[in-house]
Amino acid sequence: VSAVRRERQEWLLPREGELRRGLLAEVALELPTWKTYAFGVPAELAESVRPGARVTAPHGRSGREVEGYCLAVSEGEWDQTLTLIQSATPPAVELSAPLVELARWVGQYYQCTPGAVMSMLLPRTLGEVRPKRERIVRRTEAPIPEKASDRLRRLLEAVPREGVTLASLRESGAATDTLIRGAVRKGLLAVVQREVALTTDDSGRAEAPMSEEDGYALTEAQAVALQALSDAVAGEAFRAFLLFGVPGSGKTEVYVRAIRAAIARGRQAILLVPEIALATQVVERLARRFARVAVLHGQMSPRSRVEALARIARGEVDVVIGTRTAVYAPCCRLGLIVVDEEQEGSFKSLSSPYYHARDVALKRAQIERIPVVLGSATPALETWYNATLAGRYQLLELGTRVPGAELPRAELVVSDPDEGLSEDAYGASADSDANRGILSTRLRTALLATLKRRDQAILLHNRRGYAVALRCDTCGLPLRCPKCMSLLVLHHSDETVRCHRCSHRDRAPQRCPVEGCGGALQRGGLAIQRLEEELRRVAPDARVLRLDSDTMRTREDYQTSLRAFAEGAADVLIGTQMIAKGLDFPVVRLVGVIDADAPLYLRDFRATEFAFQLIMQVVGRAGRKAGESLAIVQMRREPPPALKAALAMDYRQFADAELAVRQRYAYPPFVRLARLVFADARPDRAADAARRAAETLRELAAAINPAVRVDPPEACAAPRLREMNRHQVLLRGPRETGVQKVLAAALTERKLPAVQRLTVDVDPMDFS
DNA sequence: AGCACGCCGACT
DNA sequence: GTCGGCGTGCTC
Repeated sequence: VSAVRRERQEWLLPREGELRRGLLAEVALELPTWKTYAFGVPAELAESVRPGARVTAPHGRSGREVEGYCLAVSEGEWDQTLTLIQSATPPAVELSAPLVELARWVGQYYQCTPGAVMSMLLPRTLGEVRPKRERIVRRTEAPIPEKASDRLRRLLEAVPREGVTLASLRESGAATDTLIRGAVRKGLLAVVQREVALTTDDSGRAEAPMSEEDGYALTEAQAVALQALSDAVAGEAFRAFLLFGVPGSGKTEVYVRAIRAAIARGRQAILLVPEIALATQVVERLARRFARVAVLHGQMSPRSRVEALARIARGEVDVVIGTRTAVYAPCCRLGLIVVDEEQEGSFKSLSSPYYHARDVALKRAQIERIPVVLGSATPALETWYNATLAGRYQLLELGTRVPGAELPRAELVVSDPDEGLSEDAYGASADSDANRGILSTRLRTALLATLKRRDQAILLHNRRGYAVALRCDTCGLPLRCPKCMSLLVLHHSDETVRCHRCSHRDRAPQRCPVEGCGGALQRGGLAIQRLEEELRRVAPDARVLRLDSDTMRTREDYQTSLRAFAEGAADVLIGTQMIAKGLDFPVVRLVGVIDADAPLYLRDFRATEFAFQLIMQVVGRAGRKAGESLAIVQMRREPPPALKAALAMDYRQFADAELAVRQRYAYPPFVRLARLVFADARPDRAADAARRAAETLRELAAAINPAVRVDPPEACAAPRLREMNRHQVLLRGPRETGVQKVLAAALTERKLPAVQRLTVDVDPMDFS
């Protein structure tokens, strides 16, 4: 500590008002602070301290060494105490000026700490990637001994003068490990380690491979859209487009050719896809249409990530296809960004910074002065508003489906299986009335008719909440409450089973408690199980394939199951939302959606939108190939007008109705929301903090921007996070930056009461 | 985050 | 009197 003090003395101003000159680094420290800090750059580190470099510096009274990232370096003067950066590692990939600007924007817009933005952009693991090493085997000066065995002689002759990699020598079959080791011991061979260059330029081949898709002539609407995008690419200015078209209208083809236009001008493109796209062949099929592609996603190993990023940064890649993180791809000459299925929730980050990749893409396009295309059949209402009423984006519409694909006929059935039933009949096999099962009479009839014609059907059950049951593999019985015999529900968060009827609660058992059974317990969705059972009763001969997140562990599971169904391995595919997205199904003649209005029972202002999107997606699945098909949408209650529009597959009608609702109740896109969650294990702390925070925020809002409103604090649903109590405060303000200004005043100046965990989510999507 | 300061009640 | 709990504030 005294050494640090002494060093500080040297940097203190000798006299009042005197200035010092030198290199200054702006540093984002990995601390929960909303500020960046300035440090001096010692001459010997001047090379390493670049934007994106990881640095350490003494910080705080104790002079403790803390880690952080360099954001910017400047030559400057200072008139205050300054400490020096202690150590620095240059960035694994260079952080370009536009990306630094984007990082600053993300920090300000999403109100997270600069350290959090930088560790998302350049995760620590990237710096830990060591270059690959390979071992080279070379002949020594020693001559081949007279008495060398045939095998040894052959090995020595097989090793060329310039050496060969150990791996290829092994592969060639010329030698075993023992033989090589022996030769090394005798001094006949030498093995040296060499660093492999991180990547190799595999290209020169800028020509994209032609595929059969390239032969297709575009429809009139596709051609018009493509022309607009090509012009924008040539214009080299910021433009935003919404490419709006029903499933099957050929959006992908427009993206591909717009990206080609960018490549033809020597530019790179980023194509963002939702997470679910990685589970299907969509990405592979897309990637095959370009010569130099990199795929980026969250589950990559640090090494392959660095390699891909390095190739992108060097301009050896023309197209980056990836999930939300790919919006930060270090492209050196970016010319176009495409966000496919922009309404998808997976573009919203689940951890700080809680950014939305679509919105970051728009900002990046603005910074880089390039066009950005959002594509969707059911745009997020925010996007639709921007493309129509607000006039911020240009709307490009692909009206009809490409020839040969027709929309299915859609019918609404209102049927509530639980109506009039007591709760304890819920799990029992009560099927007395015609409409008492999960399947309405109408859906049941249609299903049987479909099966009779030997056609395939899909049934989608919109599982409500997270209720999950446990069932014994051996005896097949579900776990029941020992006190009241109703079904027990598994709570993943704390591994307990709870009875929602009598509040009995216990640790989740590992084995079946039934006397003399002790079988393994299987987890499964309650709703899907009920549906499966009912199908067995209604159509005992039908081959049923179940697809939900409980049965599908990996991407491969998902793909093989879908392929099997496509090849006719089952008659009925049942599952959750999972099956609404992704792959094209071949000839499916009947689609049934059960509990299509389930989201409406959650308290979330986007509920109608989610329900609409689900219905549109799943109904769209049915009619992709020529021929008659039917969609039956089952709801519990008479739907609101906006949802009725889903039956007609009429997005505009939905948008008009829903926008009116959003405006009336002051919800996005008419306001900007920010959600603060105060979490604390100590009793009353979270509630207390939320109440005091709401007061403080209200005072700040009154001073800064009276248009910003602070909702009264609310307790959050089931405390899942390590049994912490959670309370939220919701801010709503004008679409401009009012909300962020109030938040910044509160956070930067630390005006909010301390809790164990505070999360700040601007434009929240999740309210649980 | 970590560390210091300052304010309170409980004790050798 | 002083030790230690906890709440608050600051770090270039």
